Amino acid sequence: MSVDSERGTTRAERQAQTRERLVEVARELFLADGYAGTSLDKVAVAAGFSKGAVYSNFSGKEELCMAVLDTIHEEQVEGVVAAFTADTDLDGRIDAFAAWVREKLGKPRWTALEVEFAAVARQSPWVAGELVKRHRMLVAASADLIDRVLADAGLRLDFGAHKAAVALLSLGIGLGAMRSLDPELDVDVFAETMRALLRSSTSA
Amino acid sequence: MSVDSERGTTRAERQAQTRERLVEVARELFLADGYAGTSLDKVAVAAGFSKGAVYSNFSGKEELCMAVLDTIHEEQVEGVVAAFTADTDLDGRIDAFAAWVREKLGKPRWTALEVEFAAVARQSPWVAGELVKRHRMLVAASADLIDRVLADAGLRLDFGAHKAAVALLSLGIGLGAMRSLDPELDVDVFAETMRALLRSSTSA
DNA sequence: GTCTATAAATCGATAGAC
DNA sequence: GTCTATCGATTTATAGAC
Repeated sequence: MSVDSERGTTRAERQAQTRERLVEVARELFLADGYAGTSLDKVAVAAGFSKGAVYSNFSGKEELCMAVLDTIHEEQVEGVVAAFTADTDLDGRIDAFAAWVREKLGKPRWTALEVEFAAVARQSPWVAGELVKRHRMLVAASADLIDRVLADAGLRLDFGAHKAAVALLSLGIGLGAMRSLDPELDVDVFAETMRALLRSSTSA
Repeated sequence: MSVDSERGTTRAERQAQTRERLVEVARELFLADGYAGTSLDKVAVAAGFSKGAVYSNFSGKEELCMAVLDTIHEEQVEGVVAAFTADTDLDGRIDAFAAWVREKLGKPRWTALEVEFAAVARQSPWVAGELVKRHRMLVAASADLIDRVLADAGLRLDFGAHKAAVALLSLGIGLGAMRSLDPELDVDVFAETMRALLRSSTSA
């Protein structure tokens, strides 16, 4: 039995920690400086490793960024679900969701990274395929949630929940991208638009 | 009098033609391959010049891309104004605008370039400042137009025209960015969202 | 698995000839 | 003003030591 396993940390576990740490640091740097503005060397050094460690855990920059986006997407879904399953009525849930969006768009950078990485996809079929998969997953999850929440409230959406999901996700992405450029941009537009959308397109 | 002026083309005119041609070609390449995916050498050669000609007419890659975006923004404003000043009623004008958006988002790439360039802005104060100027101009122009068109129809928007402009521009940008990734994305979402927005938020 | 050293390629930008 | 040639800097990715 090795020293590692006596300590309770196997080699595989230590590598998993390295990978996790790299993703964590990469996330901060990608969000702060963008995809093109972040070199793998910066990531490695900031994480306390060298570039070799990056290439031992990821096939390259693209896969690292995809791993970063996965952690973000996971949190997004968790946050949205949490807001929409709050134990109140529909209005309360919408309030909770609006507050969550407001916070996310406040110091965003997520959408900025997402759309910059989408530009990379144009010259990388692998990135393109993986990103499309994830976006469709996000839209589907949002649509499901919208359906369930409105059904709970006894309402029905005039146009499909899928379209509503696309509209809200697009609005969030566009708003976040503009906001990352212009900090004075009014973020409350999202909540107001969403309310207007629901008001005009739901029926009992 | 030089040969040039006898031909009716002065040196300044020929340089203006070079500049125009460079912007034209750069626009195609930036839209097709993105900002990072397009080198100045490619642009120069595709336009029938060498890199030196690029640097004789622009301070660098950033200024060239800004010139490209200016031609696009100009066309955007023209198109939107044309749709909204069509000689019909409000519904007809909305139809015309929806059709215009549908066409623009059909083979988009504009929003993709815009948001990718916004990522560049994070490390270039000049780009950041110029882009913010232009976006505020676009929002202001849109808001003015919305105000005038609704006033024509005898309607009033519940939340300000400025917010409506931000919402529609953001939605278009986000939708275009997602669409440039996923060609199957349903673009009609824009028109439907806009109609829903107007329906719920206007009063006489 | 991680590090050091280096390869290999790209690209923005500049200098000097014409 | 444009072209040719080149510099200089960056960065992804790899090879080999430990």
